[in-house]
This record gives sequence, structure tokens and C-alpha cells, in this order.
Amino acid sequence: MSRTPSVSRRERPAKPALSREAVVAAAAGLVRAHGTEKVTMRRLAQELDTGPASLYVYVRDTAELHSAVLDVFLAEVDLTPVTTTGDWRDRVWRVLESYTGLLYERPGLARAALVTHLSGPHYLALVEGLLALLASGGVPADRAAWAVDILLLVATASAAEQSIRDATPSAPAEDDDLVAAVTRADPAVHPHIAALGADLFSGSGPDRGRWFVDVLLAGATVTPRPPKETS
Amino acid sequence: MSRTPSVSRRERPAKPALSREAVVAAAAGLVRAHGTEKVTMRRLAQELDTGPASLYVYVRDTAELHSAVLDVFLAEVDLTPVTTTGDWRDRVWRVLESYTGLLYERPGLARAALVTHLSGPHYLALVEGLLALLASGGVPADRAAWAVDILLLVATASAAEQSIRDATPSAPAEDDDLVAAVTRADPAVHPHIAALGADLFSGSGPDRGRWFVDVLLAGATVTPRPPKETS
DNA sequence: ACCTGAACACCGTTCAAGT
DNA sequence: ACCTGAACACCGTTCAAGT
Repeated sequence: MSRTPSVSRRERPAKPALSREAVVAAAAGLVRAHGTEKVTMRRLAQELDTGPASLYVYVRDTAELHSAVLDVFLAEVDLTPVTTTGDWRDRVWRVLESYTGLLYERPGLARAALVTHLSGPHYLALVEGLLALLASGGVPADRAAWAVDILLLVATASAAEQSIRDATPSAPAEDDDLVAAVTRADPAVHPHIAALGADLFSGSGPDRGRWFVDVLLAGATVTPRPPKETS
Repeated sequence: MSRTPSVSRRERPAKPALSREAVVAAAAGLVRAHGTEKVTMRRLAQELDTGPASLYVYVRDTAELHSAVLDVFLAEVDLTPVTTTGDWRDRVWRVLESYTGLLYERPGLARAALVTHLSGPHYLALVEGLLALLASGGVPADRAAWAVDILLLVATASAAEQSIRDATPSAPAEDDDLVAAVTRADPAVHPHIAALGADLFSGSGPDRGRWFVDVLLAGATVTPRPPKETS
């Protein structure tokens, strides 16, 4: 008496067909559920009910996987300020705020973004939007490219850095080595650091960010003149 | 007849006594000889003729080790521009050039610096030097703190990024995903990116860097005025 | 042709047990 | 008290061998 084949074929939920989309989506799910640190080739393979080797058909390596996952999250960046009216600098700021806000909740991704080149569609859309805003503000195209690069870098780094602090509870990270070193700074050796003291870390992320955006955008709109010689 | 104790005690070159300095110095040697990637707890322990567990007496974890090693290399930063005469902006630039040059040859360390907080003595000396220069240029202390942060961030990132390109041979990284994506960009969807094309990556590291330093320092010396309302 | 089990060559960190 | 062998719990990536 043989078992009924049609029933015994499989007991567990259908194993979804693999594809790049499925792999990246599963990885994004892993980030959402357990954080970026848990997104390893092996864990992801387990999640997809296969062996790690199979993933290499769809992603080049772990770095590329991380970059693809980040792009999934970049879909959440609010680009509406690009097509809104209002001061262009404010609109740049709002886009960056949306970008940073996203990364604040996904610190591991911010750190990954710091050491990889992004190239996904949502990243391109973000860059395009910022370039459009800078163009509308009268920033020359070549400077706009540089400015967007740096704006995104600083935004990413601020998210990544915040995540370092957040790993420990205390407000300005009592036990941070840098804070300790600054507090211990000898005024005779490091007068400026000693004078600033904890003010070295002053200013909220947003305050610093807004200041930087204003400075950079102001500088980018100025046609650069060569520094005057000893005349 | 017992073996002569004084001779048989050890056959190999003296195992150097462990200490934080010895551990960090050995790690720096590993970086010099084989690159930052090879500086793992296990390899370092092997180098020091002990087990990995022993290292945890002297360093908290791998991140702290990397940060300590980086500080060793930061000893090479040329801080003489701090006490020289000449345009203060030039002198800031020269210090940053020295810092970046160092990291260009140690890409792994640049990447490490991007994701850790530094706090070593040479890092403090670098920050102190930059703060002194900005102060001499009339930058208010609180803005100077922000500016130095960002200057070092951008310098570090540019070294880390260069290292990503350098990992592959071709000049503007032919096979870079981002370059490919930009080249493929549809002008209808991404007009600004398509218009810029390869110019998105234009400008040498130093050109971009110098431009950025000038913009930031110009902005930092301006007393910020609240953006004028709709008046 | 396509996919993957199993292996290779590693990791960081902890802790019980030694001296 | 100080130090560490050995173990625990993982990694990324490759490739020979299957279907």
C-alpha cells in the first residue's frame, strides 16, 4: 500500500521560487525583523530554505547584497519636496531629513552605505531629486555633483554615528572613549579641546545638519574665485 | 642528572612580554605588512605567540584595536602647518592633505575610522591642531567643533572611497555598478544624471577636497543669520 | 545548464580551569 | 590574581558533483 503521492509531496508551505527580487526582499525582511547584523549569507539561505551557495547566483557578494537591501529601504525616502514650491534650500533639507530618518532606524545599513557604492534605482532617484533641487537653486552642474555627494555622505555618517551612541544607553554616552579623553584633556597640551570640553559634542544632529546644509549650499552657489595672491 | 635549567629554559627568540603597547604595535606591524584586513584577533595572537583570549586583557574588542592601531599611524600626520605662518585656510588644507595621504595607503583603516570613534592621543592632537587653526581664522568655537568634525569625516571618506576604486584596476572603475547605472541612465527619468553623465565623477580627490575645505571654512566664518522670512 | 552539499579557511568572544 | 586552551557559535566563498 503506497502513500498517496499527491498529498505526501510536501508538508511545509511552498518553497518560494528563488530570484534576485525574492532574495533581496527576504534580506530586507531580515533587516526589519532582526537588524542588519543578522543579514548574513548563511542566515538568509536558511530563511529561503536553501544553501548559501545558491545565493551567489543572484548576488555577487555580501557587500552587493547589503547595497541592494539598502536600496529597497530608500524607496521610503520622501521625494515630494523636489516638486514642491518653497525655498529650495528648505526642500533639500527636507529630503535629507527623510533620508537620515530612515537610516537612523537602520544603523547597520547606514554603516554599510558608508563603505559601499550605492547604485540602485531608488538611490539614483534620490540623487536625481537633489540634483534637480540644486539646479533650481542655481548651483552649477559640476558643483552640484560634488555637493550632492557630500550632502549624502554627511547625512549617512550622522546616521551611522548616532547608531554608535545608541548602542549604549546613556544620553551623551558617558562611557564613550572620546568623551572620556576630551574630559581628561590637559588644558596645557590641548587648550582648544579643553576650552570646548563637552561643547565639542554640542548641537543636536538636526542642528548640525541644518547648519551644514546651509553652509554647503551657500558655498555651492558662489562662483569660485581663485584665492587672491599676495597682492 | 637534571638538564641545565638556565640553557633549556627556551630555545626560540624571547617571547616579548605582553602589554597594551606591544599588542597595538604588533597590530600596526601587521597592517604595514599585510593590510588592515589581516589584523584579526587570532592572527595577532599568533604573531604574539599566544592565544586570542589573552588579547582581551589589553583591548576591549576588535573595534577598539583598530582604533588604537589607527592612532599609531596618526602619529605621521604633519602638524607643522599649525604653527607656521601663511593663510590659515591653506594650512588647514595642508594638515588635511597629510591626514588623507596617510589613509590612502591604509584604506582598511580609513574604513575603520568611518565606523568607530577615535579617541587616541594623536587623534586628539590632530583635532587640537585644526581647532587652533580655525580659531586663528576667526571661526567661533562652537562652529569650529562642527567644522572639524565634518572636515575629518569628508577627508576620511574620500580616502575610504578611493580605496574602493583602487581595489579594481581600471582608471574610473569601468565595472563599477554606479558608473554603469549612471551611463545607462534614461534622460527622460533622470535628466540631471544623464546630463552630467561621467561628469558626476569629475574632479580629482584633491580638487574636490580643496573646494570643500574652502566652502566649509568660508561658511564657518560667517555669523549665521536666520533665513529671512517671507518679507 | 543549472543548482547546491559539503568543504575550506577562516572569524570574535567567552569561560572554566589551570598556574 | 592573572592568564589562556579549548570551545562555542558563528562567518564568506568556492567548487566538485549531482540533477
